[in-house]
Amino acid sequence: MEELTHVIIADDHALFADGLEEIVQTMKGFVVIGKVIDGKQLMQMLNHVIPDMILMDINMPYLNGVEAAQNILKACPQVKIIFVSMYVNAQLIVQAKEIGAKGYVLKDVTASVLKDVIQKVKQGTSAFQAGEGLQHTKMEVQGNQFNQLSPRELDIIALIKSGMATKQIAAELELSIFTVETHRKNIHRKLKVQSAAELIALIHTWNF
Amino acid sequence: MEELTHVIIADDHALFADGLEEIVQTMKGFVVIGKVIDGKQLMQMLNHVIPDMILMDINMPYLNGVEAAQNILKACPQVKIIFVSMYVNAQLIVQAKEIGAKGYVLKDVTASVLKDVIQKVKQGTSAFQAGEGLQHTKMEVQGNQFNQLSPRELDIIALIKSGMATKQIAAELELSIFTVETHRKNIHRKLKVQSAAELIALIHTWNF
DNA sequence: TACACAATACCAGAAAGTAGGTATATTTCC
DNA sequence: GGAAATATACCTACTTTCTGGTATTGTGTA
Repeated sequence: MEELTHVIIADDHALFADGLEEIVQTMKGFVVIGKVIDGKQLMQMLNHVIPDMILMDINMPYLNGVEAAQNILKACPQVKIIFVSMYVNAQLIVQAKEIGAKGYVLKDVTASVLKDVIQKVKQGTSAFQAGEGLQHTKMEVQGNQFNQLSPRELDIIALIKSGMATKQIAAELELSIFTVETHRKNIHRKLKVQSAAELIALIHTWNF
Repeated sequence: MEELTHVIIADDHALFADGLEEIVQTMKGFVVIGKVIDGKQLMQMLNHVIPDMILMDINMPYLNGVEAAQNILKACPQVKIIFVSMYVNAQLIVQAKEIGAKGYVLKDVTASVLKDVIQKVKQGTSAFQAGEGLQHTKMEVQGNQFNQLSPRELDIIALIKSGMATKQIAAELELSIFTVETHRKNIHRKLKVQSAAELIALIHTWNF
C-alpha cells in the first residue's frame, strides 16, 4: 500500500482553495486532509495534525504566511511548504527559501504547472517560481510533539464526523465499546472539546 | 426588521455553487440557507425547509432540473426558481417559462447581471436570458405541508450546528432547558435523526 | 534495555441527551 | 371565529455520553 501524502490547504479565498483542493485530489497519492482560511486556524489545526505538505497563501489574514511557516518549520522541519502568491516579489522568494520553504508559485499558474511543482516538492526537489510584508501576530505551534492525533484516532474521527454513535463505530471497526470510548476521550482531550457535537462542528470547519 | 430572502443553491459543480453563494451573500436581504449538489439532495432538503428562492442548475445529476422544478412548484408555487444553464436553448427557456420558473440565466453571466436577475425575480418580475433533455428519475416533494422546520427551529439548528449543548442554547436564547429540549425533539423527528451528532453531520452536508 | 506511545479493554459515577408524554398561550391562516 | 401551527414549559424513564481512573500488549526508538 502506497503511503499517501497528506496535504493541508491554507487560503483565505475559499473559491481558490476549493480549486486547489480539486487539483490536489486528482493527483494520485495525494489527499487533502484539511482546508483552513487563515493562519490562526492553520496553527490550531497543526497543533493536532501534522501533514506532509502545506499549500499556503502567503497573504493570509491575521498571520503572515512567512512567519507562520517559520513557526511551523521550527517545530516540524519535515513539513514541505509551498507558498502560493498573488504577486512576484523577489525579496519574498529569497525569504521563503531562507526559512526552508520548498516551493513558491503564482496564483495564476496553470493546473499542470502546479501539479509539477507539487510532484517535485514531494520528491525532495525545490521549486521556486516567483510577496509582501504583512501584519504581525504572535502564534506558535506549541508542543507539537504532544496532542497529535494518532492514525487510529483519525479513523474514529472519520466515523464520528458522519454522526455515528459509539456503539455503531464499535460495530463498524469491530472494537469494544470501551475502546471506542477511550479513543473518543483522548480525541476530546487533544482537540479540547467537551462533546461529540462540538467535535463534529470543529472537524467540519476544518473540512477534515 | 427586514424579511430575509432565503436562497437554496443547487448545482453539482461545487466551485460554481460556491461562486454563486458568494455573490448572493454579498446582496443585502439575501441569505443562502443551503447548497446541494443534485436533485435528490434538493428534494430531500425541500421536505424540511422551503426557501423563497432556488438558484438551480438545469443539468443536474440524477434528476432533470425542469422536472425537479415542476415537482417543487406543484407543491410550493410561491418558490421563485431561477435556472442557471451552461447553454442557450430556446426550447428549454419556453419550458422553463411554462412550468412557472421566474428566471433563466447563463453560467457565463457576470455577477452584476446575475444580481439584477435575482433582484428582479425577488420583486416579482421574471427575467429570462436564454438545455437539454436529461435522465428521468421520479422523486417528489412528499408531504411538504408536513415536517417543515419552523423559524424557531431554524434558530435552534444554527446553534446546534456550532456544537452548542442544550444548556448553552437555552442561555443564549433565554429559554428554559425544557423548551430547547422540546425543539430538539421536534427537529429530530422532522429530520429523522436520532442524535445531535447525526443532526450536525446532516446539516453540514446541506451547508445549512 | 528502557521509555514513550499507540491500541486495546474495562469500571463507575456524573452529566447530558433522547423519547414518550402533557399542557397552555399566542399567532397564523382559512 | 375556529382550526392549525408555533413557541413555550414541565415530567419521567431510559440511554448515551463524558470524565476520571486502571491495565495490558505491542512497537518503535533513544
